[in-house]
This record gives sequence, C-alpha cells and structure tokens, in this order.
Amino acid sequence: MERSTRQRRAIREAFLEAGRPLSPQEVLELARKKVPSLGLATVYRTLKGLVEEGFLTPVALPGEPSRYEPAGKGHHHHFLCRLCGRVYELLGCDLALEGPLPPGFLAEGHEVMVYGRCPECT
Amino acid sequence: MERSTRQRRAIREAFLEAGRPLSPQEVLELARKKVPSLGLATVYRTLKGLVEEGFLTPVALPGEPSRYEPAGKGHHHHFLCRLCGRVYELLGCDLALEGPLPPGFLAEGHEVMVYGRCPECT
DNA sequence: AGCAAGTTGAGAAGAAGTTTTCATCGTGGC
DNA sequence: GCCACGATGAAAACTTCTTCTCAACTTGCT
Repeated sequence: MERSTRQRRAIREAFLEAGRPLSPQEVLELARKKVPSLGLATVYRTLKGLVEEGFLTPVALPGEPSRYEPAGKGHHHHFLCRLCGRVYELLGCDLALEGPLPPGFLAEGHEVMVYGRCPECT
Repeated sequence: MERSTRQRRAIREAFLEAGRPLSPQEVLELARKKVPSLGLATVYRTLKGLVEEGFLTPVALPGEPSRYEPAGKGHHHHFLCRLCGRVYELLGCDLALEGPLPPGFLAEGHEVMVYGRCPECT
C-alpha cells in the first residue's frame, strides 16, 4: 500500500505553494524547507509516483531538465526565464496553427515556449 | 588552418541534400554514404566547427538530441514526426503571441514545435 | 506497543549525448 | 614529392540527469 510520509506531503505541498512547474532540483530545495534531510532519490521516486497516480504531468523543455506541474489543467504553454531558469505557466493558447502545414503533414499537437524575463528578474 | 577534407565535405553536403534539420546520428548515417569510415567524433567536431563558422545553427527540442540546420533562414519553426523522429522546417510563423503575457513578464523570443506525422509515415 | 512491509537517504550505477585522448592519416604549402 | 601540422577514428572519459541498491527508519494495522 502507498503510505503518506512527511517527504511525500512536503513534495506535494511544494507544487501547490510554488504555483509553477518545478524541476526535480527545485522540488528538492523547496521541500527541504519542511524536511531538511530529504534526498534527491526520494524526489525522483515521488515525482514518478505522482505522475503515475495522475497528480502531476511532466513538462519537457529543450535543453533543460523536465519540469513537473499539477495535472488536469487545460491546454496551455510555458514561459522560461532566461535569467533565473524558472518556468511559468501561460494561460490559454492563441495558436491558430495546424492549418498552414505542407501537404502530407498531419499535426497532432504542438508546444509553445516563450523565453524572456520574469517579474523577479527585471 | 582549417582544411577541406572528404569528411567535412560529406557532412556539409548531407545538410544541403537533406533539406531538413539533422541530428548528429542522422548526419553520420547520411555522410557515411560518401565516406563509409566516418566516425561520430568527427561528426561532432565538424558540427561544432560549422556552427562557429556560421554555416549551421543548432535546433534544440524537448527530450530529443539537438538538430542542426543551415543558418541564415528567417524566423520559422519545426515539425517533429512522432513515428520516424525526423524534424522538418515549417516556413513562416503565425504566432501573434507575445502580447497576452502576465504583467511583469518580458518576452524575448519563442519556439513552436508541431508534432504529428510526416508524409513518409502516413 | 509490536511488527511486517513500504519508505528513505547516500552513494553507486545507469543511460544518453557529447568531448577528449592519442596514435595514425591526409592535406596543402613549399 | 616532402613534411609540418591539422584532421581522423576508436575507445575511453565526461556530463547531466535519472534510477537502483541496501541498510536503517517509518508508517499503519492490530
């Protein structure tokens, strides 16, 4: 059976409190505020479990370690701050794409990444 | 001084003939048709050189090894075939984004990846 | 409280892509 | 054609991220 441990609670809370996609390293740092002894292996194990159980979904980015965010949000995209490396969620999607493709191509989905500076790094 | 070798010519030609972004592995396979003894280390060395000299630019994608494409093209995006893994260039950019950002965010650029099936994989 | 079984932390190990090492080869200037 | 020096190929090493191992610890049930 799956147990509720201090570590798992701390990791879940980290996501709810951060309100943005987190990398395993960020999860480690945030959750250590509550459970200082927390190890990286536990973070990875727990992330894996939370993805399988449907609480989180992975967010893949080019040349960066994956982030994770609470699942169940609608279609949206992300913003990566070039200074601090934090990822934020962008609500909605204005992309009217998936029409002007060359013949023979069939679109099944898309990802948009916006790069720039976040409010913290102005 | 920088020499013109069979290997480097083969790698350059691979890009001109492929007409799409190539991964180091793809470069190896294509260029080996002309220089069968070609090694992966040479591919990486040459790619690095071609990027520095401005002939190629890297194309980073989420969870995939970087592709490279001839530099100097205008702003455009890419299509990744989920079956064969090939990347194609999409001309133009319909993205009217970079306006509806939350306050405090400053956009400096963006990337769009479209996923689906390419003509080869229908 | 007692205990079986799941969980944890630290370090080792693994995976995947990229770079370095080094002996040998090839290019281009003379 | 000669030769210095850059380039090559194969394998080892390296990076970065992720997973595994295992002894020690917790949790949840009784």
